[in-house]
Amino acid sequence: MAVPESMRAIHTPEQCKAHLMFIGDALYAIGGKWKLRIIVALLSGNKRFNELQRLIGGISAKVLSAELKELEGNGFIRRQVFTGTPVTVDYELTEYAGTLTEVLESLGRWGEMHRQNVKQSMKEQKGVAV
Amino acid sequence: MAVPESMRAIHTPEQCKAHLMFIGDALYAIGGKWKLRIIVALLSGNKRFNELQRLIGGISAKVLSAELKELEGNGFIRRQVFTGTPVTVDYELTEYAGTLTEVLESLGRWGEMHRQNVKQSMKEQKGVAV
DNA sequence: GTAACTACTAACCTTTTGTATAGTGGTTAC
DNA sequence: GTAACCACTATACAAAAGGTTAGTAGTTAC
Repeated sequence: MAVPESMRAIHTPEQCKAHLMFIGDALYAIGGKWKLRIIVALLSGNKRFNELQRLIGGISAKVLSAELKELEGNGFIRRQVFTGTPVTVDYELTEYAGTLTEVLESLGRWGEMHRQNVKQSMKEQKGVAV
Repeated sequence: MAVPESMRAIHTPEQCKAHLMFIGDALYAIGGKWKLRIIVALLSGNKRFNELQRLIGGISAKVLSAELKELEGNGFIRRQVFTGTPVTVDYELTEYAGTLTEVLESLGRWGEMHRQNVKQSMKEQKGVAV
């Protein structure tokens, strides 16, 4: 048995189908390369367009613009325009984005652990002959 | 303040960059449309290729095959061949896949809540004139 | 004898995603 | 006076992801 019993026990065939459906729903809303990163970037405070682009890194203006519109449409972020010279726009998380706290934390923790693991196995590959 | 303080408080600029990196690492390993679904499908027990394809739904043989190879290469699943007529192959989760329990549970819970929310707002749209 | 099952793979095509470059129109810094 | 910043948008193109169809080689069920 490769997987802990606690993990397997919750999965009758019906629960499995339900779980698959829910995971599918979640991925539909927040899947893709950028949506979660944008939300994480906004956790440390509201940001302007160019600030976001610099902080996230590797995202083009076109894609960032499209993702922000989608996130706004789905109620995860709010767009605020400040009239002035120059006009500035900032993006802030909504309360609904707050429901993602648990997901972001568990995914972040897992990513951290995974990074350690990858680093470790790279060390071992160097030390031991293949 | 749109987001709960508890969520925001952990994010100094450095923590934000680290969190972004970890989320990036996680998405690199288990991002995409299918990887998490395949893992969820295997939680209820080992499955053969065609069983997986039917259970997950909407995935082509080509893509399933490619994803299974990647998941095997990254240590999330194990491929077992049973010689016989016909030869059957089954896939099982490894212990490493077990480290995703928390992620899968929080994502599943969020997806369930999100589905309720979407259903609710669709009801409201029907009831109230636009 | 033909249809369905086993686990895929090859070839080709479409869709999605992303990049690069240039441009808007005005303001500020050197 | 020219370069940089603001927040994008348009256009054109490239790359990645995913879908469709057909086929392998053998076995079982009707």
